[in-house]
Parts: sequence; structure tokens; C-alpha cells
Amino acid sequence: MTPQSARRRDRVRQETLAEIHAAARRLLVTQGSAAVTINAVAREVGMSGPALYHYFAGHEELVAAVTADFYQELAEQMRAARDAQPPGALDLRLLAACRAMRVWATTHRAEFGWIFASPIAPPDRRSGSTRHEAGQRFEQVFLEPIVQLWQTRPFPVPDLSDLPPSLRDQLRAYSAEIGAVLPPEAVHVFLSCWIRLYGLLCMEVLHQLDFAFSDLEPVFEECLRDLADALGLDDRG
Amino acid sequence: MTPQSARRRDRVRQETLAEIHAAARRLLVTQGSAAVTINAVAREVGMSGPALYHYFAGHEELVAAVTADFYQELAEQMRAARDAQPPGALDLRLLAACRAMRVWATTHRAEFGWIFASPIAPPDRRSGSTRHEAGQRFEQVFLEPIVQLWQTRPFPVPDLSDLPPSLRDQLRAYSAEIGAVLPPEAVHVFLSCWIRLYGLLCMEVLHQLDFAFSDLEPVFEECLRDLADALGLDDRG
DNA sequence: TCCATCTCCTTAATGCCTCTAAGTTATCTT
DNA sequence: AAGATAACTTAGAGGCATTAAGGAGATGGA
Repeated sequence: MTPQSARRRDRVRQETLAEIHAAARRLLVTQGSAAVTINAVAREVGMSGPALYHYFAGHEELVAAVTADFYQELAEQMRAARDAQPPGALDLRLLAACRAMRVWATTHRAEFGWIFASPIAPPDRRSGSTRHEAGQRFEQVFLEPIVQLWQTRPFPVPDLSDLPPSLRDQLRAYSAEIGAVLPPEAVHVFLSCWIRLYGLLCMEVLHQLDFAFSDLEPVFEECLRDLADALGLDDRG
Repeated sequence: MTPQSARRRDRVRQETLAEIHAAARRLLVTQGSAAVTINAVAREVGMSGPALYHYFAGHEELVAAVTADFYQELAEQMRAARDAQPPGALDLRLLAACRAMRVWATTHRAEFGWIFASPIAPPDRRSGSTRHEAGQRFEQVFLEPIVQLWQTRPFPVPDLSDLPPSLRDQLRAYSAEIGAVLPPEAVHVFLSCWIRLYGLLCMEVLHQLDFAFSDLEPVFEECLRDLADALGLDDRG
């Protein structure tokens, strides 16, 4: 066998794939989600329609692949911002990750919106799907510093026995799913923070707050202060 | 003139219009948002394609009209739940409206999702659009009891001078927009509550919390307790 | 070196979609 | 009764997703 050729062929394929992803993204950003069609993307990269089926099983798969890119890029940005802070400064690291999330979301509105409102319904949450895994990695960036925080300076948590049984069970299940790095009651705090943060960005990007706000930055900062409070952080960041 | 005939013709038109709305909704619920096409809707009501253009300028307008229906029905349900409580029980009235919102959202997932993730991007927030007005009425159902609450038993508010100037300006602007029925600092509390409540439902319906929760009812109830706290409500409801 | 094979791409074709145009029929209006 | 209007039809252009069939060139074994 000639690994030389095989390698080259593979490299070309990867380059084409990257071009396709870039073209799809360009179309999304410049012309909206409806413009991301197989044909348009193909045109953009100089192929004709059906050629894309050598790279994706269909439109849905293309969308999923691009969505996974976005998750990854977002997670990467957050991770970078987080890791730009000193390893010991857990507070700063967590806040930096949060702020990086909003910065990415607002500077990449189309992409961020695409993440949770892509034209594919219902959202593909199958375990094992590329998108699901990318989403997991994204959540992970938050989870990690919170776990560290929990281990070095535990934040206040509710008493498990005060929570409704149904909620308790779900917290236990998720705690198990993440490898029990957090006990259920700490999972509860983590998820509450996540919901407030991500929910706010979700509404912002979907224009659900335009009726009252033109700039959500101070609202986001206030949300961060709330979370810092809940986690016992020093939020002078 | 024969108002008799004119009235009849108009009645028939309204009936057809209602049939169209119903068909679009049926398609949305049973086959997802992508199935709501002009052609499919027309087929459903027994007309052929272009006939629908006598009722809507195009696909986008049809979508907007159906979306407005949903806003209206949701607002109606909330209002009904609210008004089923005694006029004096502001706490119960507010909580009832919130719970009705979630009940409608979860029993009409497709419709609720359609409200903020309809295939039309960017969301149509033009003042004067049917959808914008419907949205306003929807928010109104919340605003009203909060205004009453504010007038009869003011809830704690932040000091305006503690807020960043940009936020202050936006709160002032929105306060003015709603006719100054709430001062800016009370608007801040109102909007914070709204964001948490609506944001949670938004994430639930868009499947953004499936990774951890299968039933968000207890999470929603906890959120309600937080809001009740913030508003000084009696939340034994 | 030759030839089978595989990869990547093409065109053709089906059937769906949106939307416009033109024509028909039934229903007002006067 | 005659003209106007509303509601609908079919025809058709142009785009999209997807499948099928085929061609050109690189790969790789003989």
C-alpha cells in the first residue's frame, strides 16, 4: 500500500469538508438560516448540488455538523478565557468563562441562535450524536470549575430532603451521569446557575427581550453577580 | 346596498380563515414546523395552493398570523386562570397566571416553541405588526397584577443609583413605554421575574434542559418560589 | 505498464415548495 | 341585466432535497 497517496487523498477530503462547513456558516451569517441549503452551499464551494452527498447524508446531517462546530468553537472560547486566568483563581476562571459565553453569543448571534433553534425539530438529543456530544463538552466547561470550587470551598446547597422527590430523583440521576463529581444537592445549584445564565442568553439571542432592552450587558452582569452570590464567589471581577 | 349579503360573504370568509388557521396549527402539531407550508395547508382545507394568497400575502404572513393566535390563546388561558382567583388575592392571581403559562407551554409544546423559534428570522418585532401586539398583550397579563401589587403592597426594589447608567436608561425608557404604571426600579424587578420565568420555559420547550431533566415541574415551582420571595408574595399557593 | 476499482463529481429526473399570471365562475352591486 | 368583484382554478417559473446513472481521473495490484 502507499500511505503517501492515501494520506494525501484524505487531506484533500478534509480540506473540502472544511470549505463546506465554512460556506454553510457564511450563508447562515450573511443570509439567515433559511439560506443554508444543500444547493446554495454547494454553489458556494463551486460544486453542483448532489456532490455534497459525498460528504453528508443529507441536509439534516450538514446542519448537525455545522451546529457541532459552533458548540465546539463556543466551548473553545470559553475554555480559553477561563484558562487565561490563574489556575488558583477559581472565581475569576468561572466568571471569565461566563463572560466569554456571552461575548461569543452576541458577536455570533446567528451561530448561537442556530445552536438551540436550528431548523431541525425536535432538537437532536440522541446520545451518541455529534451534536449531543458537542453540547456535553460545552456544559463541561462550566461544570469543571464548579466542581473544583465545590471541592476546595463548598458553596451553600439546599437540604436534599427539602426538595420534592421527583426533583431529587432527577438530580441524583444527573449526578450519577456526570460521574458523581458533584452530589445531587450541588448539582441542583449548578443546574440552577446554568439555567439562569444560558436562559438569559437564549432569550437575548432569540430577540425575546427586545421589547424592553436594547443592551443586555448590564442585565447579564447582574445575573453573574447573583450567581456569584449563590456560589459564594468573590465577584469583584 | 344589501348588508345582508355583505355580511354573509364576510362570514364565509372568516370561517375559511379560521379553517386555514386550524389546518396550519394541525400540521404544526402533528408534523412539525416544516410541514406548515402554503401548499400543505391549502390541501388540508381542500383548496389548491395559490388560493391561500387571497388570505395571506405569503408564507411569512401565514406564519405570523398563526403565531399571533398562539400568543392570544396563551394570554387568554393565563388571564382566565388569573381571573378565576378572587380579585383581592393578588398573590394567587399572579401565581395562577404563571402556572397557566407553563401548563399551556407544556401541553402545547409545538405552539409555544413556534412563538419564539418560528422559522422566520429575525423575529418580527416591528411595532404595529400583529405579532408584536399579540406579544404585548401576553406580557400585559403579567404586568397587570404586578402593577396592582406595586400599588397596594410595594415590593422591595433596588436603588436606581446603584444600577449602571445604561441599565437605568433602558428601565426608564420601558417604564415610559408602559405608561409609567411602574417606576424604573419596579420595572427592573418585573423584568427580572419575567426573564427567569419565560427563560425557563423557553429552555424547556427548546429541549435545552433535556440533558439533565425529564420533568421540569418542580424546577418551575422552585422558580415561582424565588419570584414570590422577590415580590414579597405569600406563596403557599 | 495495464487495467480494475474506487473516489469525486457531473447531469437528469422526481416531486416538493413559493409565488405570479391568467382565466373561470359565482356572487354582489347598481 | 350588466358590470364589478371575490374566490377560486390551472399553468408555469424557479428553487430545493434527494436519488439514479454515468464519466473522468487517481489508486493500487498484476
